Amino acid sequence: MSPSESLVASTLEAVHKRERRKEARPGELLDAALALFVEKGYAATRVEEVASHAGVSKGTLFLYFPTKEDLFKAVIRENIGKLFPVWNEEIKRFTGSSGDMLRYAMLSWWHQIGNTPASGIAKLVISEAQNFPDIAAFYQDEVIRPGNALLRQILARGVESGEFRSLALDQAVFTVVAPMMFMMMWKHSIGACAASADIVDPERFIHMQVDVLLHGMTASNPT
Amino acid sequence: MSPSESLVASTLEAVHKRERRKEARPGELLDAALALFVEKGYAATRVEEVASHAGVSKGTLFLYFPTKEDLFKAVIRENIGKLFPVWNEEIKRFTGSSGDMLRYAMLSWWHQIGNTPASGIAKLVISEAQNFPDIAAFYQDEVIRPGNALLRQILARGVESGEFRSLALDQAVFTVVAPMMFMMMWKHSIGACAASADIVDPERFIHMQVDVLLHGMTASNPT
DNA sequence: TATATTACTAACCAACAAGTCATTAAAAGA
DNA sequence: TCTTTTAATGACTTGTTGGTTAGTAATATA
Repeated sequence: MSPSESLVASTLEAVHKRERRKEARPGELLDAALALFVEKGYAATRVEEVASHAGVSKGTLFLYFPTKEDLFKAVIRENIGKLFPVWNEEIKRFTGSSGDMLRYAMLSWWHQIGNTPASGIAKLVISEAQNFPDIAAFYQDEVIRPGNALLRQILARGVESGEFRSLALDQAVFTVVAPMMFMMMWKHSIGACAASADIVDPERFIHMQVDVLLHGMTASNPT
Repeated sequence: MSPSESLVASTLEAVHKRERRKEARPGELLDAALALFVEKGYAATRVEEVASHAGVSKGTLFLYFPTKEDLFKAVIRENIGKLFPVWNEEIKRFTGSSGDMLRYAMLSWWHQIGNTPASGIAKLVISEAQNFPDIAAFYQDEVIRPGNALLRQILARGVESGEFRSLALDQAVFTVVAPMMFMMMWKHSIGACAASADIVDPERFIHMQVDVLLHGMTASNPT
């Protein structure tokens, strides 16, 4: 029994060299935590699992994060989009049509959020909102409201220029947001275990989405 | 101490009459479980809590459901929509335009699913899909595919009649589904703790959604 | 090489929660 | 009224997990 144990140990964890890397630990722990929280949910992931995924012992985790809840909140805070300023700049400089602008924004969102691990944050926040109301509020303040404001600007620009018709902007914003949220949810839940027949190609979906958003599904719109 | 205890007991749980209601228990337990699972998530809700919400002791719960996981699956199975046959009948009889049909379907969905406790099932399944792959598959088979098929019929009808332009139906279906999913997610997560400024009025949102879906946002569509 | 510092570990603990079971009492039948 | 049946209970067991800490070893410094 003793030999077999040591065999397993040496096989699985290689040489098991103990390293001291104070700087790198927090980041690695946050990455591991993000992946696991997104995959299994907050309550269902064990801190020891997070630690071992980060190549560290459980004790070490508590050296950097006083409690599991603190780890969770740190994960959210760390992965929250700080790129709204950049986007705001971009749309200010944008010279094309508002339709192109909308398409650009949605595709840009997909490449910089939807298609990265950060997209898991949305599912995480939604799953855990009721258990962590302050996190929900934080997310609302830091991403939902800025995101809505950004889209609102794009739509308002289109309305002002006469390219879009007059819209109830509060509602219309959600009309644009909904499909993006949907894609993130899908990707990190059902999509992860969907049959090959039911996969959704994100890029194509966005193009179709923008197309419908702009022109509708009706064959020839009567004026 | 003894007197105060009995006082508390009698105050909190009234007379605490022990009742025998074999028929009613499972349903009451499933209702309580649905509410709590949706609110707090599977892992974070204690079976004892479910039991007490159903006015019953923990032991009794295990009398009807052998394990917590069985309870969970029973909740999903119980609340999964069995009304697709009805809807299928309705759309077969429907005589109006395909646009009206789409609007009718979406509003009907809202009144019979979105606005009921059953809407929590979607959030629940999405949150827990990775932990219960068979539940995800079950949900996919029992609601997603039938739902998609239904919408596909509506869209195909419109295309065939010439009311809608030619559409990539696989993608278009998700364009219709996404906002409905979004509303359910919103309602049971961020929406539950959102500031009054950020509330979404579902009925108005659906009307706007259908309007955009049909006619797009562009001011005057060039033919 | 010897010493001091501290990142890191693993064994440990207390709390908690899923699931069990001997006991209790509400009905039904005699 | 007495007996039988069984729905319901709650104290108990057992396994798990967040969090602690005494000790270990990697690095810096002399």
